[in-house]
Amino acid sequence: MQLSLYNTAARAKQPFESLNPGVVGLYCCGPTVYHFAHIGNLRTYVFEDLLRRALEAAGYSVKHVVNITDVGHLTSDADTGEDKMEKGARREGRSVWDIAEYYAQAFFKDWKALNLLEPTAWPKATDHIPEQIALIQDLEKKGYTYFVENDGVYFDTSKFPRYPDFAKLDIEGLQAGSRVAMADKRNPTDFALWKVSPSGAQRQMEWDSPWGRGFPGWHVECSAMAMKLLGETLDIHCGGTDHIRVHHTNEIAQSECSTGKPFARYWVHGGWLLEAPDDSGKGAGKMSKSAGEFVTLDVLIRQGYSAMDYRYFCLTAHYRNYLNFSYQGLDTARDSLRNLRKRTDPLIGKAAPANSGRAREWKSRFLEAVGDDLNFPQALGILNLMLKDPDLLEGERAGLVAAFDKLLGLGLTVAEAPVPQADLPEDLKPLLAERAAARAAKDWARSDAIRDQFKAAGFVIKDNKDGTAGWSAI
RNA sequence: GGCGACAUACCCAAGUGGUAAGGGAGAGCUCUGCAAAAGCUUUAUUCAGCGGUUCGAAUCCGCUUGUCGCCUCCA
Repeated sequence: MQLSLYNTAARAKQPFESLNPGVVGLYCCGPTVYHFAHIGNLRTYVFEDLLRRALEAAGYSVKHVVNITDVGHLTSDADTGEDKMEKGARREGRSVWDIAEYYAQAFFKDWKALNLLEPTAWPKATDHIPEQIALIQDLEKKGYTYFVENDGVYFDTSKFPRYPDFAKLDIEGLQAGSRVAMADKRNPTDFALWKVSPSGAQRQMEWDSPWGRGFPGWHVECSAMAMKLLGETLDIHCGGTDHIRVHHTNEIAQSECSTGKPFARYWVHGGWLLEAPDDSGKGAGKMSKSAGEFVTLDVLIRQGYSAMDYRYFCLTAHYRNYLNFSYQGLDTARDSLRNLRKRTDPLIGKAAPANSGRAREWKSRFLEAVGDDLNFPQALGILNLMLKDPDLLEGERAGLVAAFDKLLGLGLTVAEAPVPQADLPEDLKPLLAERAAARAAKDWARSDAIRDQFKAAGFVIKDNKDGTAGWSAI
């Protein structure tokens, strides 16, 4: 299968080839565990899971790394703003370590519920302080840093002429906008590599370093951990589009100035989940964790949706496009998945080799869509058409569903736990037999009256072919 | 102020130069005592608007309008 990916670095779709044959190093920026992940965060992890599955389908062995950022970062590059971990700890009256552990566990639970494949490694920032210090020292030795007294070590972006290229930054424009906090930085785009704890202020997380007790800057962890686990040049680095401008630009600067080698060969970024506009068409906007109000997977589950409903919802839009979240949209996804399962559930366990020319044709159409920069919306369309193709044998159809689901990850080859049938109130139970008798006697008035009675109690009667009646809650 | 993205049917959404996938919802038909379920059929001469390039444009170019994002932590 041929795989092309949109590479942000080139602003173009490019055929994917790994640096080393058969193996792919994939680094995905993970969560900062100071709060629950919201469904917008999760959309990106779903996209990365689809990428990983596509790579595996293309025959690669994938080394997949997702970091856990458990160090608090300030909310700006200057000394202003609050540390998010410490803020979370204060909010909940617990230690930052407890906070990190609690939200990391919550994150893993969402990960599993969404059927995301387990990464090869989940490195934590706090477990890699020495690696981060070593990287900063290397940059210092090579002359890319400067120290600001009582503040910290900064990366001097003016020493890296290619700095603006990746994000196509307009440095002049940044200065003109004058919305960049300068503090004691030499250039507006300079960023902290190590922050020295302010004298007198006791932080819950701090470490000794050659520059004094403090904590690492908020971009250096990804470079340090990615290069440690995947080598100096990654095949693919992923994240949300918001990371392009600052985080990934800074990662490139510090990594490439240290190694002299390209940091990542393909940069693949997922689009935003937006909150749908209201009825007037206004009010759409990014779902933002730091803004406070957000929807989590748990919130959806409590409202009766499944994690797979949300996964399907993500599958219906291309990963690079904005996706508007609305409950109406989620309802559509749920209904679609339900209808899909009605057709695939009877095929479970019946998979046979899909070797006919017809079957191979469907498979290649499906893989072609996936290989074309992960066009899963189109792949879903192909699945639907395949299920309606009268020229396929049942076993072949089942085999194709199984093959497609390896990419989709919707769990179509596993029977869902049956929905528990709503318990009928005791007083209604005898009426079922009475209605069966009425129907046998063609007493339709009585039969319908009983149905109305059920309806009033909140149940819908469904007549089966064999004369018995089933029911479900309204 | 600077940079950028998007605009396709009632809704969601593919398609990026060769004559509009797919899904949801709705409608009709079949089946059924009636329902439900299921099956079948059906729903854009048209892609925000206006110009241009071309034999040919939803796709390329220009302008206009609208929505959104980034420029500050953020998936």
